[in-house]
Amino acid sequence: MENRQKVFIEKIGVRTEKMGYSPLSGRILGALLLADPPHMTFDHICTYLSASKSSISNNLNILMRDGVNMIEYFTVPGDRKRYFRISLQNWSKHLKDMPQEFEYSNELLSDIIEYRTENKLESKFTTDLEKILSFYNFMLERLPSLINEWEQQQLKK
Amino acid sequence: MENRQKVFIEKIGVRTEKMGYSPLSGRILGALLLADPPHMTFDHICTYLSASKSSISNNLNILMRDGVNMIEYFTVPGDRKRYFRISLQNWSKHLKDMPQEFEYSNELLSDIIEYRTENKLESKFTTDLEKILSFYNFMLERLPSLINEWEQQQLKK
DNA sequence: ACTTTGGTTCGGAACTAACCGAACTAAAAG
DNA sequence: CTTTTAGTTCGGTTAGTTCCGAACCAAAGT
Repeated sequence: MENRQKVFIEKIGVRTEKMGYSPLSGRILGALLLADPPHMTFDHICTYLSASKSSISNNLNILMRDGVNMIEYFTVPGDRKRYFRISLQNWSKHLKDMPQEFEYSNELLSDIIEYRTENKLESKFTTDLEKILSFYNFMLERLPSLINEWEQQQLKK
Repeated sequence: MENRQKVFIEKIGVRTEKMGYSPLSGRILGALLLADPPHMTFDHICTYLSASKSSISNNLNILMRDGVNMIEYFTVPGDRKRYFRISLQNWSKHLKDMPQEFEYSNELLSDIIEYRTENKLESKFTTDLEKILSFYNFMLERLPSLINEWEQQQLKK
């Protein structure tokens, strides 16, 4: 493997690891992002990343799991191989689902505040938490329309 | 420790772990979020979470590290103990620094696109990536003013 | 029917991270 | 100067993860 690619892929990998994936998963994503054409066979990935079939198999499946869907595969008639590629559709969807992320933090923080209020705990601190919550809520309220705005802008092009 | 709190704290912990902290760090944050008054001594945390002094020490220090600053401590004259609490100030700041997060993904994606263009790799895929990048850029552009808007709204209250 | 191909599953080795107890340090109290 | 208190550092254990090779399976080719 060429060196510039290698460095790149590791860089992508590091970023991906922070999203909670294994190093190899990250490298797979990296490889697919740099690939030309932008898809690779199972075998190709193995040799390209010099990783074992088992590891590749496991990590591909993780990346294709429900709720992850970072990659997908397609087949061509008269060819048994699978061709794996980044699922850009799901990537965009993931971005658009970003508010969902806020929703979780939001819920938890609400619960904490509720707990503190119910149990009459120190209220200055609770008030401060409420301020943070209000920020989450603000974002949660605004993000969808912001995303929508972007979509409209795209359509016009 | 009371049971409702325990469940709660674990729940907070799980969420925090996803941000890349250890379980114990998460539990410390949880404990401090529920505490009344909203601060605890070193010893208090140890017994409350039934964890060792060493672990607590390490994790407190991690949570106080530069670039993290999730918690802070204060002291009272004539008392050698430290009182630890959530640093709400830094928490808010962290939120406002959210665009920074986008910046990193953005940069990496730009690099990938640049690589693909330079090396004349399949351009349909590259174009699709550019679309995603444009979303990142859009967010990066809009988030600051959105955050600013919220701040103005807060001041008026 | 036998082989080849594409991929999965299983069991274990190597590594990593979290946590603990014990020994230690620094500073205040007596 | 001795003791106590508050917290840190060190070394080892345990738990969990990642990855590999080998065995395996299912479908297609011969």
